[in-house]
Amino acid sequence: MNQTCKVCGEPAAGFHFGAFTCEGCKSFFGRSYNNIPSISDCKNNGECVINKKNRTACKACRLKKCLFVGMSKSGSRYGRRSNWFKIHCLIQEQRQAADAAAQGQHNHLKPPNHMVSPLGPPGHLGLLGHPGMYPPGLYPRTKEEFLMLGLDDYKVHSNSATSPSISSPDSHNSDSSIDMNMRNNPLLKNSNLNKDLFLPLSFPGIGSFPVMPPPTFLPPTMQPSQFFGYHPFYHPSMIKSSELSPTSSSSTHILSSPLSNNSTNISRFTPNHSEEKEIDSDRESPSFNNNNNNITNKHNNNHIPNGMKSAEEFTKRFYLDAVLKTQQPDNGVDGSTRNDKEAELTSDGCDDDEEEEEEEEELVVQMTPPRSPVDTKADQDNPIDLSMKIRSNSTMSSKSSELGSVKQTTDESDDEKHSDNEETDDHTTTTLTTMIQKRSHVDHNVDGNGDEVKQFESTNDIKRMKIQITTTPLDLTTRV
Amino acid sequence: MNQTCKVCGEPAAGFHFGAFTCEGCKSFFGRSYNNIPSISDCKNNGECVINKKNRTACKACRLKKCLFVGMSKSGSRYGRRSNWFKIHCLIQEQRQAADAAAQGQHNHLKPPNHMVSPLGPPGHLGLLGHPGMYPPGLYPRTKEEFLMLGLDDYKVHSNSATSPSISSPDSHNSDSSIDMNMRNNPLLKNSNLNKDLFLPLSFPGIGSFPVMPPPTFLPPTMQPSQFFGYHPFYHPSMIKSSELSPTSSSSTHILSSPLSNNSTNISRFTPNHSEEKEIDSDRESPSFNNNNNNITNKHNNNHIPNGMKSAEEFTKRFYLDAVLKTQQPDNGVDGSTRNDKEAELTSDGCDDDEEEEEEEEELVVQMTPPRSPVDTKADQDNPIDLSMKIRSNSTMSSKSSELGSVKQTTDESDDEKHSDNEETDDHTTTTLTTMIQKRSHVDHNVDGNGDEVKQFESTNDIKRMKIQITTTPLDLTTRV
DNA sequence: TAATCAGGTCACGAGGTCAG
DNA sequence: CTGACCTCGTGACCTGATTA
Ligand SMILES: [Zn+2]
Ligand SMILES: [Zn+2]
Ligand SMILES: [Zn+2]
Ligand SMILES: [Zn+2]
Repeated sequence: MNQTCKVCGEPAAGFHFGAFTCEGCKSFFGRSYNNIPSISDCKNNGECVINKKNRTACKACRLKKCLFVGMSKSGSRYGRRSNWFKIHCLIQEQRQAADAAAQGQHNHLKPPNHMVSPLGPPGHLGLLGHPGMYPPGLYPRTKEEFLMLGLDDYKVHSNSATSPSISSPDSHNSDSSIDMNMRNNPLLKNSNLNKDLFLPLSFPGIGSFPVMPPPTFLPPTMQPSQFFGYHPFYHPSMIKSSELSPTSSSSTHILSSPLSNNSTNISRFTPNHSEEKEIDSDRESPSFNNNNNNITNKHNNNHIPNGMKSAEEFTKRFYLDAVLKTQQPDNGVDGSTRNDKEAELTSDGCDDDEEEEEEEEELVVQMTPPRSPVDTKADQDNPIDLSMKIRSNSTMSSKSSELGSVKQTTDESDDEKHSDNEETDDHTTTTLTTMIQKRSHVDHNVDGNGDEVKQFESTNDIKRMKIQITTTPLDLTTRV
Repeated sequence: MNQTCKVCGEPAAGFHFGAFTCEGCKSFFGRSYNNIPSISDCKNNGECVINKKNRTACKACRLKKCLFVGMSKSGSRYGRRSNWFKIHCLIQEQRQAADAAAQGQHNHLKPPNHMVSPLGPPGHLGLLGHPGMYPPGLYPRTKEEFLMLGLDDYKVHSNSATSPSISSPDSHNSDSSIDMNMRNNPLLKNSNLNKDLFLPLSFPGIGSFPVMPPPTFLPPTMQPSQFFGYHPFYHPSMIKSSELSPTSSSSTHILSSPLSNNSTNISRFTPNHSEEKEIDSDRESPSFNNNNNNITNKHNNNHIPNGMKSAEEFTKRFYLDAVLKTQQPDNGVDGSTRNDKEAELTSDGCDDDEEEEEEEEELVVQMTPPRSPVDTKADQDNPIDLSMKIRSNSTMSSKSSELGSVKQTTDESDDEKHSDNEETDDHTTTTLTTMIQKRSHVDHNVDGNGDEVKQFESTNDIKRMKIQITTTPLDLTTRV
């Protein structure tokens, strides 16, 4: 999926610090977050619109927007993303598309519903924009924007559950105007979160329910706390957030519980680790909290319990399939195919190949079924899941400690601090431990050979290319 | 790569404010742009020729030329240039060289297209190209565009689109054609490589995926438009430009050469999402040299164990190598020069390289792939892409997807801001002001277009394309 | 093993400086 | 004013850790 940088609109390089961003905004946030004081005030009354071209013009506004879209040092997570996350993204896209389509026609129809959630997914969607407004071509930004973060979806769902849509609706994007003004707090304004997220299109199967788990189904993992990270408002820095709050209030009810909690409660959180904790505590009320650290997992489960079961059944794959179907006309039933695919997927691993596919082969995707809430483990399906990140440390003493220390070490004192404090926290959650270990090394096997072939990896991935150097290495440096 | 100042012809110090310029012209523009009114009118009716010697004689004409070659406060870009950009530059050089050689003979072939840049090294030209040529919004600016260019080469093969030539940097030249003609394109010529490159099929592993799929290879579904992403020319926005340009018809061939593209399109590009490719200038500062290497990294391997076989191989690096080879003596043509450069380059860096060369070590280079916009339609095709990022490096495919759309969006605001101030200033020179204004408009326009894009979105990589075709298996990989 | 991302590295260019 | 030089933020790419 393509995502656009929620801050500047450039194509996103990935999900960084809680939001889809480009490399530049990622680096900027990383550099700036720890040294906010160094940023000079906006000369334009804080109203600068941030886009690709002018993103370097006003640091204050760029940072503001980063926060606005939910970036947080504490919100990050490592590792590969779950398919759930991806699915959400897809769904969003669809919705957006649908909305867009619809809107063109019906603009008026739903206008209200969609709101951007200020909070919630704030980042995402809200920010992005909204699709609907514009005629197709016109639109300010693209789809991506709409895509939301995966998180959003989740969030949304949960929130609205039924509700409305997510997203986007309108917001225009940034560029243009608006958006960003934080002052105005678009967020607030837009506030509608609604999204229907889940059912953007109606899925055949899904429709009713479960497929996309209603908020309730959402992975347990989602914790309110998690959100915090994501959303700027919560962020301390965002002082203003308070301002926002009013809206937030409204939002809250919207949101289903977790979110609401977050939103409401959290006006801001401090960066410190405390965030996490605090949050946790807050948000969750005691009940959840078990986990500490991982914010994510943990309790989430708690929340979600029921659904999950069923939910599990409905695996991600399932959802995907449904989604796909919707997309594709051709395909008929899903089910059958799916199975096959799945088998493959799992197996495949490697190969991907796509070729084979000839017909409908399907690739299977493997997904871990959503876990029941209970589980703890958490998995991170959640988009939001911050998993490990040790930061929380919580758990694991051992590893965590290391990791945490290491990683974090640098930066920000803030975080670090948190950790320290947090450490104490650890107690609580045991779960983490498991995670850690894995790190085994991996690797190295082969290299030499090279051959492995994975052939292609899918290429997709390939970020890196190997090249043989036959001879002259090339110098790519410009200058020289 | 050496570049000459597009304004005065002196060796360029780098890419400043959207064009390769010397330190003097950089500083001049920086000082003058904000204070245009202060510049006195030309005493020579605005016809002064700007060169190294007389550049300080007429500020009005110097500034005019700066604007003409695409300089803009908003056109500047920060940070390191992508490898794609660099590659693109190399390719262009080759072509140029080739062209130069060839032209004498072949002029007739594509006469119109090629223009030589008066200034110097045409190469860049593209950049230079003078704006005049283009209708306002046309310029390609963004990185992506450049990337495309790079890609173009690849594409070129297959397609033919050509673009108009850009132009020469200098004003006067404008017409000439130069370019790069891709026709000549050494690369192509060399064909072997070319083919391979282009023809994905040919590659062993990759086969199916073309690195860059030649147009021909593209899935039926692919629409021309889709390609846009890859090549600037292809890009919708570009298209327009083509229209604009007389040459456009011929465009096809133009495309082939990256250069041409550049020249034409790019007057300057903004940093937008992709990168741009610039050419390097030569300045040498002591510092530079060293690094290059990075590129080479070792590790990267991890990911890519196998070998090149895979798509990976075909990475930017791959292309570069290919290019180099062509250049190299062995290959024939241009080579000689190249080698030198390369040697130098490499040497700096690391060292290691040199020796190794012999065999093949593999270097891995990471590059963010330019994206191409895919068509939406693609959707159909596409399976769903779940990948998060865009980057796909690997194959070209990735590129395809978004670029288009995204790319263009950009800007405005920057300009806007700048423009705002500036515009007001205008009084003095009307002409200048006009120029400035025009640009701004252009930008805007472009953006608008760009945004739409969605169509393209699809992103798919080649892989995906396949997949889609087959049916829909889903690809859960990130995209690269 | 593959995919992702926090962080780090350092190529680059905008700006500032100041002798000429 | 000019432009060689310096400083410093930016962002493309790399590295290693983490998760699926
Ligand atoms: Zn950004
Ligand atoms: Zn500002
Ligand atoms: Zn000059
Ligand atoms: Zn004059």
